[in-house]
Amino acid sequence: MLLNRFGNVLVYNCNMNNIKTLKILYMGTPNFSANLLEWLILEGFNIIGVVSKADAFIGRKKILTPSPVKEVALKYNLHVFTPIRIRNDYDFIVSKAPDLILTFAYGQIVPKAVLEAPRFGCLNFHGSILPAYRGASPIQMALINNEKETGVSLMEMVEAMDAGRVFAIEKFPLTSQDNFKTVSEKMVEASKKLILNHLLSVVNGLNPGVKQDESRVTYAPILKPNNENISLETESMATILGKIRAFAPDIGVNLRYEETSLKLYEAEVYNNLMVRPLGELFIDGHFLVLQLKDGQIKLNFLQKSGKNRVDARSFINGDKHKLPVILKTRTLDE
RNA sequence: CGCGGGAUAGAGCAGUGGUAGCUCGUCGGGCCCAUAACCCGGAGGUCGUAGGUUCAAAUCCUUCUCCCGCAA
Repeated sequence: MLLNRFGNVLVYNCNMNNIKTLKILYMGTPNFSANLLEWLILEGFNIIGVVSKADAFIGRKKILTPSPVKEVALKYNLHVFTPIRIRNDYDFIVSKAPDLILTFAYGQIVPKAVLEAPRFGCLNFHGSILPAYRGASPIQMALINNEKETGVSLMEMVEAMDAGRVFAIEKFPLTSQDNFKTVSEKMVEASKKLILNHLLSVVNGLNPGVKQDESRVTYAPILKPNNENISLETESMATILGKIRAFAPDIGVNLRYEETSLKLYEAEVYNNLMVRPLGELFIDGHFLVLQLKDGQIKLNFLQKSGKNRVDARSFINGDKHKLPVILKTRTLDE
């Protein structure tokens, strides 16, 4: 009798219909993870429960808001569990007795007891080409570093963060048009392909996976508000453009404009000239241009503190009398 | 009550007591090989809501609603 790596009898005639009978517990939190969950549900996978981050107080009014994944779970009347600290609080998962756990951007380290709960193990969809960018911000880091391609790694969950065996990687190219939102959506599509093409072979044990090359590991640390500030003095045009894309279209990156802050949401290379004072925002023809230390970028969408987001044309209409002006690096204590 | 900014024409803004403005867009006309170019002309606002002070309020006081930045 042949056993797979989980000690279960190998079932070579297992097919996708069998996979859909497995009791799957889904773990995830953000919007793009919710999209994958909904797809799984609509595809007919047997989702028996959902784990997500706890509701958070969002915005100025501190409205207690459920995560997008929780919202989808509730929409389909699935059982949802939102532990504050999953490290200590996981009875829900064990009691559900799942056959398989699928995780996509959950947001907490999963303890050993949970990893051992399902008989077919815990699989994670990680948004990078492992072993690159282990950690919390793989999508953003790939954009900030102007990677030519990224992807989703279907991997085994282990106690160490993102360190398990990799079963398959679905890659896709990154273009200068990509931002966090577009890449997130591509991550979802890549994950769907991994499920359709590789989940079967992973579950039935035919795909043993490969260990990650520890010598090539890089990390994508959790992002903090200070990461949304860009440094005119130290960061190159490529890095700044990458950062803008990593935080677009919803968050933006910050500079200081007079006594307030200015967010940049979309920009592109203008030229490689260094003929203006560093940080000068000026009008060239019909374009709004910012001088960086190694070139100039054309700003397309931006927002002053307290104001709505506007395109460059509207910004010029209102503020042309103030231009040119020197923008400064914004620091946290402001 | 976490801190702060804001609401004026379709858009972005100026205007702190005395007839409502600028840039852009839009509409009509002109010009040109051509233009997010230029010229001429027009339309479009009861200045977020409700009340108060005043001879007079976009402007000063108060109420409410909505929007946004920061911090969590």
